[in-house]
Amino acid sequence: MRVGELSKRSGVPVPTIKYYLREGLLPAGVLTSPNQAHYDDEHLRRLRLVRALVDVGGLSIAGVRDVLAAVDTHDESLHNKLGAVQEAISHPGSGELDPLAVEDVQAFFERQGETECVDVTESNVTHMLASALSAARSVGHDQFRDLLDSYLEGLKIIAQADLDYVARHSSSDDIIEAMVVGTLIGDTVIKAVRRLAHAQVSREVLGGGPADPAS
Amino acid sequence: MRVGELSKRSGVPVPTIKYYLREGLLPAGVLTSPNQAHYDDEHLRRLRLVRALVDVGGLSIAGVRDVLAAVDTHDESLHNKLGAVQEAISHPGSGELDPLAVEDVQAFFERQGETECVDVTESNVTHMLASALSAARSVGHDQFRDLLDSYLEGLKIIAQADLDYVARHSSSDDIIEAMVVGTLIGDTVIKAVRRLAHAQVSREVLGGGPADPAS
DNA sequence: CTGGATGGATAGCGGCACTCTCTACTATCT
DNA sequence: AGATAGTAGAGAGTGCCGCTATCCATCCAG
Repeated sequence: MRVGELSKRSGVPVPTIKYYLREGLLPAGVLTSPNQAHYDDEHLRRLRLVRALVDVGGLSIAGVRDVLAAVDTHDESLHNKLGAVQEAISHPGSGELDPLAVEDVQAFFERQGETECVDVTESNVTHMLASALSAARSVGHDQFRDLLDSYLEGLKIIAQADLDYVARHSSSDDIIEAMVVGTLIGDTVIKAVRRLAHAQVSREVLGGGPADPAS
Repeated sequence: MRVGELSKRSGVPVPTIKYYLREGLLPAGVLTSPNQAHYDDEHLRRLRLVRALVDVGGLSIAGVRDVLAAVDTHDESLHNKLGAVQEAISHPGSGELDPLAVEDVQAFFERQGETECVDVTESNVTHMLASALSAARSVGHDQFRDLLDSYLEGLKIIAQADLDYVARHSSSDDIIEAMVVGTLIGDTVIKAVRRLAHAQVSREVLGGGPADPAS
């Protein structure tokens, strides 16, 4: 197919597709003439992935490029690749880290049987966690860390479901892509469902109002 | 205190504080002269809240204004106020909604005993959920909806912990603020912990590598 | 009295994600 | 064969957002 059809089938405007091509988010099509190229279903799939990363995952163009680079690497171990992807889809957070928050994270790791000393700033994920706890402290919620264990309890259930899903619905070829999509879309789904759960609890405790939070 | 000290204590540059004042994110200080104003700890607290919403919650300035407006309303019922805040901190997502995804959401509600017909597009929260499932479908993950029940199971534990936390650590005065902070910071914490759980699972299943995902 | 900070207001900047425009073609329809 | 529409590629332009810089008339501490 040519770029016009790619645009029609994906809903992405032609100039935007050209922009993504320039930015290296999409591989170039096969040139059949100096000004004619063919694109296939793989391009369409990749384009939809890009849109999902941007729209649902909230990633920047540069972030998408990082993720795709990790997805496309073939010579690393799967575990390392997953780690790289996770780093790419995790924003560390910008503020200063409260040392107490760092301690909270370390204590959390130790409670989980993590004996070796963890450098919190070494990974985007742990940095994100510490920076969130830091922010909580800065607005007066010193005890937020007490929630960590409960969160982990709930998230173990969720992570297990994620693993089963990936194992069931993806071959080893696209397991990385499934993890990316599942993680980012899952984040959004989790946000939404958590809000629904809050609304339900608030309705039970405070009464009144319909189930959905639009009033 | 004057603006310089407010800046020093919060780490926010003076021009930025002025900008927030202009945008109505911070209430004006008490003028003691035509060009002298005093700020108190309440301003500091509010400023830190704004930074937390921006940095950790990823809200835009306009979004912060909406949230603060909901936080500051005193004449509505607590339940409605919570709903308003939830709407303010939930981005609906931009793409087209797949009708099948809408059906998935409705089926989910029905499984949860929600008998009345829910208009998915009426609330940012349900719209967010539908749009995430939509995005999943568009990249070929039609079965993502199967995760919803497991997610809810995990999130019930988390929502319960959230409720206990709010009940324990906040008076009725700042219960709304606690919900906002807890929801947004909680979102980030949940993201991070879920990634840690994934890393742990991946390490167990795929072997190799250290616990933290930086490698 | 004086040097640095302040309130208030307006203008400017840098980054990002497109979007527009242009040229030189090519494909297709009639 | 001619008219019309589409295309690759590349640079410039656009609009928004979140600050940041500059200015001026004070004001206040030392």
